Amino acid sequence: MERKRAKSGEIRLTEVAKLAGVSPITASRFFRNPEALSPSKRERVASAAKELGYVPNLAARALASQRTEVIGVLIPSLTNNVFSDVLRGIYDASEGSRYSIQLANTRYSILQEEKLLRLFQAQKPAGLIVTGIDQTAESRAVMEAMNCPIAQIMEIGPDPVDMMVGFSHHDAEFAAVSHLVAQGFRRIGFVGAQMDPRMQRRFGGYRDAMKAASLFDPRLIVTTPVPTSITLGGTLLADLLSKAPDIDAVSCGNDDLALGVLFECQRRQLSVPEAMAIIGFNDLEFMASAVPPLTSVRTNRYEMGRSAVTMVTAAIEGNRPPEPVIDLGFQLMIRESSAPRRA
Amino acid sequence: MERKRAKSGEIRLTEVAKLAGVSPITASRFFRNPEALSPSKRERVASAAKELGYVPNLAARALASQRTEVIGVLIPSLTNNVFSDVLRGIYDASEGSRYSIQLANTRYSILQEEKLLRLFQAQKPAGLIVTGIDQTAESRAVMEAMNCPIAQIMEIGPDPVDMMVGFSHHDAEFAAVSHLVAQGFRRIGFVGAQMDPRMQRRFGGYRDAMKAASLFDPRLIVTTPVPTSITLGGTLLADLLSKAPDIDAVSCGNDDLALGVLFECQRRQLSVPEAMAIIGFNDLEFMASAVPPLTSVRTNRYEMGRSAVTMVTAAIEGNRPPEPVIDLGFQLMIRESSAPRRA
DNA sequence: CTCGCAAAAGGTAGCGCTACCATTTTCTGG
DNA sequence: CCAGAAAATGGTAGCGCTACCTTTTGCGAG
Repeated sequence: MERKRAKSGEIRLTEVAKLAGVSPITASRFFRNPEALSPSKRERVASAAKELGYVPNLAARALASQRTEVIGVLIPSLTNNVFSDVLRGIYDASEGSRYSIQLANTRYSILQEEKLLRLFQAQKPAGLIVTGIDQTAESRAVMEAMNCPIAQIMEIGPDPVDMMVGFSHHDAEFAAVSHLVAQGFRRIGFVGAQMDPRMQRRFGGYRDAMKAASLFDPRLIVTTPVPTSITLGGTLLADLLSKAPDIDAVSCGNDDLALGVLFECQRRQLSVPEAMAIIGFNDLEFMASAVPPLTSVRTNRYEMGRSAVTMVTAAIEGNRPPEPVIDLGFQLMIRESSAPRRA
Repeated sequence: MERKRAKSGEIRLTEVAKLAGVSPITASRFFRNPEALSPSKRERVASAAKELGYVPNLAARALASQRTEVIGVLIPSLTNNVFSDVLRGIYDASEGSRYSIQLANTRYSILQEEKLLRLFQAQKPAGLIVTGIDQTAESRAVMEAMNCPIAQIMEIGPDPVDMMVGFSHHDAEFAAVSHLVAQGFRRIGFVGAQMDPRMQRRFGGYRDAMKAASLFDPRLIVTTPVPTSITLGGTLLADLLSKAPDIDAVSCGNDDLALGVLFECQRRQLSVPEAMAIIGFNDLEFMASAVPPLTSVRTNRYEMGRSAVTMVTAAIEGNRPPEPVIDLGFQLMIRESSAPRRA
């Protein structure tokens, strides 16, 4: 009795090849590039595989070919609606391709991100999608060592690791606040939570717009590192009103906060927009159906996820997009909550 | 010059072993079960690995050991907040373990689910988490053939494939509607969207509660297969009011619809709860901060994800939980929107 | 001082697939 | 009809790791 480890019991490529009457390598080609076979053999291998219920062993394939068909994705939150839209774009795009997605959650920590990047290294992903442009030097080093196409999403900025698809949070918020100014509002508050890099750049947009209109006043600002929520929007408005009771508008760092602000206004019988204008950021679905409908900045989150996958897969296959940085822009969705102030 | 394929250039286990002055198999053991080594060798291998920056090749490991450390997860939606909470639980629990998560989106299609299950087969996952209990016969066959621990989540029911963690949607909705009845409401409408199996079972709970109180009337019901949204809640309330203008309460199949219903009531100047009581399902965060705060049924979504991973990983390691079916129950969160009807 | 046993370490042989090259077959045009 | 090129197919040798078994080492008992 010879020493042997237990076979897995699964059908192997060799068995398919034998049944089809071809060599294993020909059968292998069938699964990777069917056009390379003559029609008759293609047919034979196909039916043999079907008959035996052959399922390729991905681990063996990855080992032999020295590559995988996995795209790693790092996002900072699974809870935030913003990222679920991005994820949907990513998963939708991946379904049309041969690649599968490996997702990990950094929880807004660049150190966690670094750790996860190193974990991904062991998987030798074919491509990588990371959120934002604020990786640690160590993370950047790991990414560069990974030697695969990488897309940074959600933002655009100088010095991409490889490719980028996003928009300028600064400019979007600048446009939002400028709109409020144009509508006649003067004491425009800002509420922000989480204060991750994107929120901070949005805050920068607010600050610059206010300064440009000579309306900037630090008392108009309330921020907190606490994770964002609708309830928090109410709390922050309460804080803001106690610091600056004379505000006539609030620019909210995101839509959750904006909805919380609206609810707080309702609780205080402050009519929107007569007593208080509100503007949000991202244009989540509820903004349009709130009463009154809330103005927001629409961002192309789904498209961002989709494009990232498309760019990365194209690059893997050698067709790098001509332009490595794509700005998807934004769109100001003007609704009743920022209707012009009556004199 | 001998024929040879290009080496990957990565550090291999053999090199670590050589530097540490041990055999490859000893180095291998170090990474899987460090306690099996004598302290001195353990030390030597650790420092050699560190010095060389060794990253294990997971594909080779999976091939040689005939198993992976991947848990496959199938969920029907990435957009729905309900699933993002479940996912958060899943990812949080997986981080404490050696297992990684492979996520796929069925888009509420049991055929897509079947296809994805077959895809997962090729990965030989160590465990599997699937949503709901309504898989096709074919899907069940694939699951049984996969020969790994499987947890069905979100619901409980008879005949688990393996393990289950969830709660009874029927009983939860039954409790919600019974609460409205007890508060004195009589013409209680139901609005439902998506109408996936869980929504249908909730509808069953509504129907049974209404029948038990002799209040059932098919004109009180509006449902649609359209995916759920906040905006849709408003539309469905409008439909419902046109069919049954005398309703005094609405039980909403989920919280998104409930918020849409609240907004529609605000638009129509119907005061809540005086003119219209509202109850939702899931207790998403905004329910408590809405004006008025909205009654809902709290479900333990995060815990569901967590438990599923815990049960599956325990089972992989041979410690099956004593009870294969866990009912996480629900909790009626009574708020102002269902305050008792004044006579 | 030796034996016996457990713990630690090592040797060998694959896991199932594909890269690389060699060979055979088919196609093309003169 | 044949040379030469192109397309199709096959043989061999790993990819980097671990299962399985054997051998060595350590250590206390007799």
